[in-house]
Amino acid sequence: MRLSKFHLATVKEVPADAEIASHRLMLRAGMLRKHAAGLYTWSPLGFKVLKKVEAVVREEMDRAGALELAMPTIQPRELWDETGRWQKFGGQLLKIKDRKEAEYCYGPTAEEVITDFARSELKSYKQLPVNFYQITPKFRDEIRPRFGVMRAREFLMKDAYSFHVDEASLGREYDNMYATYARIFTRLGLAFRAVAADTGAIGGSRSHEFQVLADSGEDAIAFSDASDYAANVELASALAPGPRAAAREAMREVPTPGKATCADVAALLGIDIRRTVKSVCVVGENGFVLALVRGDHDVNEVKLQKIPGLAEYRLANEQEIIAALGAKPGYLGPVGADRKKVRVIADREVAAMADFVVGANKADFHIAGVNWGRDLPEPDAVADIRKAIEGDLSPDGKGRLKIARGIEVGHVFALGTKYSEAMGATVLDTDGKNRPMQMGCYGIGVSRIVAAAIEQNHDDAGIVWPEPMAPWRMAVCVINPKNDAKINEAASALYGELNAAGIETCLDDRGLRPGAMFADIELIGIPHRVVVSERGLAASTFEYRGRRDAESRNLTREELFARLG
RNA sequence: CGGGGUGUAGCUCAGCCUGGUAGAGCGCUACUUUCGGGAGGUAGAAGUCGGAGGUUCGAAUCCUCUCACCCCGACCA
Repeated sequence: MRLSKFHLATVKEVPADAEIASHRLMLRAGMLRKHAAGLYTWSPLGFKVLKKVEAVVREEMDRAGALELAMPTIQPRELWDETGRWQKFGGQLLKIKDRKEAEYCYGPTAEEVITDFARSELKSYKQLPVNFYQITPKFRDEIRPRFGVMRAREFLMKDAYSFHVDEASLGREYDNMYATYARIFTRLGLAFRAVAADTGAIGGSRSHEFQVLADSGEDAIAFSDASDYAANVELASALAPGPRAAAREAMREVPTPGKATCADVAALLGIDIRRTVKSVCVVGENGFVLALVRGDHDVNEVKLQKIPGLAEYRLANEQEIIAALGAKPGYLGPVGADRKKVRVIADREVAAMADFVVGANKADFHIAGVNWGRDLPEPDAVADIRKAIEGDLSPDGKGRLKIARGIEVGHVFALGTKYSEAMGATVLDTDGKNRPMQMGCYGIGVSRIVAAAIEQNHDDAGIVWPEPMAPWRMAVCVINPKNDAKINEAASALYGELNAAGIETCLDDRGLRPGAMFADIELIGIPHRVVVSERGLAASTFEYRGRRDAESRNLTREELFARLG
């Protein structure tokens, strides 16, 4: 591509609210143009990159044996009613009506449609296993779109759905997809980690996320420093605590005026915060619940939701708290609570504590030396309800947990029969019996990968593309093309030869001043650059510089081609 | 949905408090001098000041309503 014929639209200034590097750089490089919250046009430059990512995903999916198809982006309500997700999916589902007032949604995912397709196409175990995929726009009406295409409302996603006669077959395809994803992200040149994940709204039994590691990531992931254990913090557990120690202290009330946090109370009493207990009040389906975690821990909402009766809990408001416990937040605790009205759920760590400190349910007082069984009844339930933190013992007993941040770019789920049962997608097995197909689903956020790659690969000058997704691998820059036809010819010739050699190259023949030209080429992240000028021409060398190099070097034509291999 | 903020030229913003009929930088057009790290000069095009209503002799500016966008929170592949 000759850049004089290309729509390269770099800009110097960018809105102050573009907060993260990828969003800022995509705007500066002119890859994106926003029309409304979470809705973007990909410019020719941005689209080129998006297509590169898409191509890698497609190649690897095809290689893995999946079959590409295309489903409609607009989906009828009837299918979503069959699985109950018309209601359950919530506000993220964009609902629309046609002229006849019939209801549809813009597809945020396609389990319903593919299952509808599968139940009419697949009748026999002999047609299985099969894995269908598509790479199409999806729409989720995000509560808060942000960070450019990182969390857009319309985005490009590869979604794949596999069908199996039994769980063993599903397990094999799950492993196949897991390996395929690892290959895709490796090929794209990204530093990533596969982590065990919560199955969330999609449902299912087994699930892994593929996280691109980046400090700006919205997800926290926990991994062991001594084993391959890795999980989203939503799911990550610490090793279960040992048995409870014996009580040694007497229970006593202590004044703690104005000390409403565990950290303040611990400091006042001169004790380790790990001897305090934090009380969190929520309201579940069956009423008021007091959830207890150690003072230095936080409640994990996802884990708490898994407790029976708390699937749709919310935080209690102050009136409800005062009605249930008789005190305001900051001085709450389980001691003396009316257990008919208040269900006490203790984190495993809390259940294993002795001689601990809790709020007294009385303003400005706490109770120290508290012990389960002696001073209050045992918890109504004990479960792992806390967030794992850095330094926790890994649940496999090997090493300690570290916490890193990541950007979720892929997710694999073993769905089981959740959708096939709801929608009656069955096949005849070898015994001639109808049985619901086992399903897996496998998503990759194609547009998000572009942003994630920039988060991981940029510097002060701009984007530093991994080669597989760069819009061009090489840029040939011409200095003062107007002054000297020979320079122009030499540059054109080199440009033609590089492309002929399979090295995708752009020619910067826009006639810009060198400074502006170099700044643009660096901003848009081209991995390799050659400058053609009077100087080099005289010496029969080309001035080469890699995007990450500090300085240029003069190479002969042979050296240059050898380097790009 | 709760709290906060912003809408003025293609872009980034100033002007608003204290009302007098709109500015800067970048970009764009023409000419010119430049020409190896975002050049300089000259001339120029370009804005119903998000929308509606109100107050006023007069509204970008004050008031009311409304729409859009952004931030924090709750929520989320």
